[in-house]
Amino acid sequence: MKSSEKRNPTIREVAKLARVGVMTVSRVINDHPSVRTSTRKRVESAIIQLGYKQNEAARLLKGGRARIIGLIVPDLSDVFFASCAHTVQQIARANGYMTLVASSERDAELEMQEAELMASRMISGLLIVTSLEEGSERLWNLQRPDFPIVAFDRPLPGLETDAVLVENRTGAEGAVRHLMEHGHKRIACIGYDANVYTINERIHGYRDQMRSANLKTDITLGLHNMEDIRQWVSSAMAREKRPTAVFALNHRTSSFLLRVLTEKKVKVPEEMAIVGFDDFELASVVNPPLTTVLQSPVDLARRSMALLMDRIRSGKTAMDDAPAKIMLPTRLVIRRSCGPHREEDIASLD
Amino acid sequence: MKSSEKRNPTIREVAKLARVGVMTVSRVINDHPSVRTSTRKRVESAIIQLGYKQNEAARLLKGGRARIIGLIVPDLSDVFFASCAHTVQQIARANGYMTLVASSERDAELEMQEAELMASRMISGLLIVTSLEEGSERLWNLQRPDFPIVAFDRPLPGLETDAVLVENRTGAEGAVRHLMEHGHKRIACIGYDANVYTINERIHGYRDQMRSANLKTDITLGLHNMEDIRQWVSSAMAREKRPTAVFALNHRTSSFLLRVLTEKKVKVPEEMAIVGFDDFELASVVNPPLTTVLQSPVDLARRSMALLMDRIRSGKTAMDDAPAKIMLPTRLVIRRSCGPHREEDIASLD
DNA sequence: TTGAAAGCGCTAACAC
DNA sequence: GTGTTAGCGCTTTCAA
Repeated sequence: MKSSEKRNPTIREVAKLARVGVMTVSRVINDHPSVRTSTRKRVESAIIQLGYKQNEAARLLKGGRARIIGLIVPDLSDVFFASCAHTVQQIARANGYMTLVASSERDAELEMQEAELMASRMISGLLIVTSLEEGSERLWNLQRPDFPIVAFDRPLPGLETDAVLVENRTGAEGAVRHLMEHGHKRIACIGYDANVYTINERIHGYRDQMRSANLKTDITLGLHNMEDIRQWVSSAMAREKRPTAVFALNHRTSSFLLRVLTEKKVKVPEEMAIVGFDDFELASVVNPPLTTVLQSPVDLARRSMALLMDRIRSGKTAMDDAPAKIMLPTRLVIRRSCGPHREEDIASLD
Repeated sequence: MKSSEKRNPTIREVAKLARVGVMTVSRVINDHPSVRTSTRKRVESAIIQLGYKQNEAARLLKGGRARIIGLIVPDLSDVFFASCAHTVQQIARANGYMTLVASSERDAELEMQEAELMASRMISGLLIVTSLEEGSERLWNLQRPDFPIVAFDRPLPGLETDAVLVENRTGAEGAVRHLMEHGHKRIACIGYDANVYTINERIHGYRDQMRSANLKTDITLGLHNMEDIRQWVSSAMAREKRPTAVFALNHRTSSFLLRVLTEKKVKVPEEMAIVGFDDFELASVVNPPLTTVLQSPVDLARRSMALLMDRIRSGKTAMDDAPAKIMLPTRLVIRRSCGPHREEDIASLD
């Protein structure tokens, strides 16, 4: 018995079994209203009996869209984006869609290529965390009335799409304010890549907060690895008016900083307080547990997918309709890296 | 100018422009040998001139396979699998394939559904980290002569597929041996889920190594969160002959354990040594840096993809050919959580 | 409410 | 070497 050789039943076989025309079957499949209930019943049972399944390729060929959504992120191995991808796929599945993913490797050209490839596959919609720093005509050409694009985490430059973003600026302000409330006046801000939307927003937040408190800003970027951070710490600690607190722009920087300070036996938070942007699983495990600005990749993905599925279902993209802009809040997770605090502020360590 | 309305050029238009038949164009596209070079040139320039692109849907309809590979993992938000996914997608792209991903959420039924869905989309091949604990007929039916499946990290129960696995057992043995070399005799082994192939292998390795040294095994599973680990530590430390070292079965367990020991002011490695299975980014950042058994998700993905692409290209699956079994080694990354060591053993901390 | 026929863009099979 | 024809399974007319 070579059941694996059996081809899938076609709409024609269903039609024959139900003794109707193929069109009637097609109508039943796409639940078109004008089919008599009795006919519909007959067709439906024939479908079940034969185990008939729609052939996507044929539908595609006739100009339909594949029940697939695309997801492009800068780096799929990054925990944050991986978490987004996971949620996106879960929701896509729940809606009967599959998920095509791609890493852009933070490269604008690669990102465009992947997006075009996906579009040419007639996917139903695209979710994208862009690495584009400026708009391009190629990007413009992608946006078609029947191809919804939702930007998340970062807006698509020069394109009127739906977007789900995080309150990076407000989050950074809150972090810096927290440090100020602990009496800190010389608060440094460190990180690496500067040309990323989210990081820039955080820097803005830091700057605004410092200025509004009449404090001098102290920003160092380009700290790519632990060695860079070691050097920064050495020189910072040697300064006459050394910083007493650090706002770290991302989770790599904050964890590396903590490690370097431990290495150099600088006590945290007594001699140097830290707030990091981005919470991470081990933030509560390191010593001392890090106070961080939490942004939820799950929420980000959820909201973006909700938007995208809406667009797909309604058939209206941001081109006809007003584009939606959703801003997601951050939350300051207070642990122990910022010094003395009221007990009720302590986050659960589990 | 509404260039976005323009439909893609078809093979017929190319044929007309090149003044040849459609078949010749088709032959050029699929680089069939029997086309005169001069004709080929003409067709090629027509293709470029028109910006012609193959229509996958039409090829699919004719029974071809989509240039897509599928990837199913238990949990896409897990750093290890995310890293695998990233590498898989990179290699797929380099070979002109796109990547369809799905999380099985460690659920056998969901995994089967996703696999069947992917298969029904006529993807070229499937890469899978299975959560299946036993074979099933549905699984059998998936394996067709033209649908290669490669299992990685864990073998597919009851199915003769290619597989790329990690030397979990040997890795665990090495970890335990390392502890023994530091003079430890009472070595505990802790972790959570027990019904996972990889974890079982590690437990086997631990057991074998302990037995061959005539030491008593001391295994505790089901430690799901930090609280469970706290309790385990309390009771373990209270024992008359308390363990002096722990082999942690995965990275969550090892990092949580370290945190609990720090909390309880148990000195690592002086009072308790630790080796964890699975290296992780922050292993060198925690205090003390953890000695771990490193397994490379990148290698795992690379080897699996190499195998899969081979199968796709050759058109021979593990059904006609002998299935390949590749075992990847682990590496013990010696840091500071196992006590005194020779200087040359210290891994770079960066 | 239903059905017949005409393709969607491509390739396999067979002519020339 | 090259061209012609006949579908792949479906949906979109259009007619009944």
